[in-house]
Amino acid sequence: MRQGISEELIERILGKPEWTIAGLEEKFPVRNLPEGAMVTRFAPSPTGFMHIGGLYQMLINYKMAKQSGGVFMLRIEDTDTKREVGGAIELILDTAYKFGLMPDERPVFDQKQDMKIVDLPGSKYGPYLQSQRKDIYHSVVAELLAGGAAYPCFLTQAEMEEIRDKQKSSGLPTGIYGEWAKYRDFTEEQILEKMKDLGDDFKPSIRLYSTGNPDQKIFCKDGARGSIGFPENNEDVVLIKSGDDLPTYHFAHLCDDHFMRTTHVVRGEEWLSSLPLHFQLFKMMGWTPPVYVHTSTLDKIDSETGKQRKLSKRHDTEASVSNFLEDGWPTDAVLEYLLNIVSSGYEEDKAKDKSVNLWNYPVKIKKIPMSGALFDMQKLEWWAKEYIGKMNIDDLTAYVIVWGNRYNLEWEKIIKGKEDYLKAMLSIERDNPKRIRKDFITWKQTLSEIEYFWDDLYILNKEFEYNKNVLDAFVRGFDINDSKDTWWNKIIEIANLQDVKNGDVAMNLRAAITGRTNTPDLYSVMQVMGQARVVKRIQQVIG
RNA sequence: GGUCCCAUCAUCUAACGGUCAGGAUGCCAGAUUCUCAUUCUGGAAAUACGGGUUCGAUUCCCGUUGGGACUGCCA
Repeated sequence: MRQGISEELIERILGKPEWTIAGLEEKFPVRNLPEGAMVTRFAPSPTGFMHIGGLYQMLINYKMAKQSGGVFMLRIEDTDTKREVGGAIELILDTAYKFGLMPDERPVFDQKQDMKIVDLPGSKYGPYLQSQRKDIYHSVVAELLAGGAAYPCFLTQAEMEEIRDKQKSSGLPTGIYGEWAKYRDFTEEQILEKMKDLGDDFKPSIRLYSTGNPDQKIFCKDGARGSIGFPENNEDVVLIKSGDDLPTYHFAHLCDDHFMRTTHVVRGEEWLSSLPLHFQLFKMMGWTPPVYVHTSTLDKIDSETGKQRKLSKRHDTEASVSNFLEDGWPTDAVLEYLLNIVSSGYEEDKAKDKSVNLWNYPVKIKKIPMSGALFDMQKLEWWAKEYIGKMNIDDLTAYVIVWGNRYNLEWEKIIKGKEDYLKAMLSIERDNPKRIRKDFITWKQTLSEIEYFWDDLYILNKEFEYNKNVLDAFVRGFDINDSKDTWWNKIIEIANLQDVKNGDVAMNLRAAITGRTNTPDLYSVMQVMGQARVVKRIQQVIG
């Protein structure tokens, strides 16, 4: 430990601290929750679109809180003002809403206050935006400064780059530690002098005065992986960034998850290597660390290298949640796919027991997979087909309409006043629960699957070689009121008379009325289309 | 380079140290009085490699190889 710096100097650097740590402890008391209740959080940075890996994190945290009778929070990690993207917070909230994973405690936009971001009423451990928590970070760091556990650092960007280059060329670990930490042991007088040189506007960064020894091992517990040994951290990591007064992730995590009383931190594997630092930080404060669980990544095969790698928020736009929404994937199906990755028994248990569903199936910490999973679109499609196949027709119709109105400009015009016709199209081959057709995957694809029913979207098939005699014979005898047997007998009769196969007659009719060679049951299709439309389309083909 | 994580069919995975290594998706074949989709039946398909420990190893240990993450005043 070094000698602490004086109150006056701290005040000059950071301003007067608003709280004492003891005061914060009182302000954010330990939560009064039943035994075993977990307090979890989803803590994204608002840097653009939501990505499928984020949704995965959100699901796990949501479930762990809910299944244990705990609290699920949303905390926005907006400490990197350079990378912040407008609208990102709205998007995060919107995603939570659409997927049914709304956090209990979260920021909201206050319409009465010009859309200012405030805490949701009842959310007592906020603010939930890190940019609004400066006073908390400053209050904690002030005590560290006073106790000598942290110090102001005047290293410039250029100096740090130089240090990194030197370290790299001599094969040393990079970072500011030991002898490289030039300001680590600056006395109060030296600091004062340096500040005088730099001018009063200059804000130094605040670094941890690390006492870790990398020759020693520190064992850190991960809820799923067990105990992991690391060399102790000796880097004087930045706690408060220079210039903008905001904390780094590590320091914000320490203060936030302590004072928000988070019990379980579930986060991506990319955080595993900072685990020893985080344990060190909690230990230094004398605080109990949360239970950490590091989830494996969601991967893809890189099209350039052919190798498996983490799905990237920056490069893989197909992994964007808004893409899934725009394409009309049923949100529950996406979640079921994700749940089955994190709780692998889900699919099997659900098949055996009908009462098992997405919302009541638990996530077990110890069973969270540790190896990276390839994101499998085909399996997702299967979940979607199953999901839509089990929906009742009214819900299905409603979902398709809602999606169409939101994402397909042409749609509203077409559907208006014809909801019953749409419902009839969607109803085809849905009456027998054991034989429900499963070719609907997304709302978008569902619409295109049944396009030919709409007169405006029907496309005459000019490639097909029609047998006009057959078509003519059919139209003459066609009666929409025929039973399926009568209808089929007429087709057989035509086939016999024209000396063609039954299937040929059917295929001629199919091509004529739908423009396609693959459709569901022809009788049902005709029943939905109605007498006039069927006749009109066939006559159009005959010419 | 350093630190750490991971390793069962193509994919997601199951298997108190004793199973013919199980399931699901995908794929292939057959059946289901018109195509497609369903549904049903069947099929091919895996413990990365090498050492230990043990009567016995997918399981425990070590090494190798492979893959991944981190190595930023980004989170």
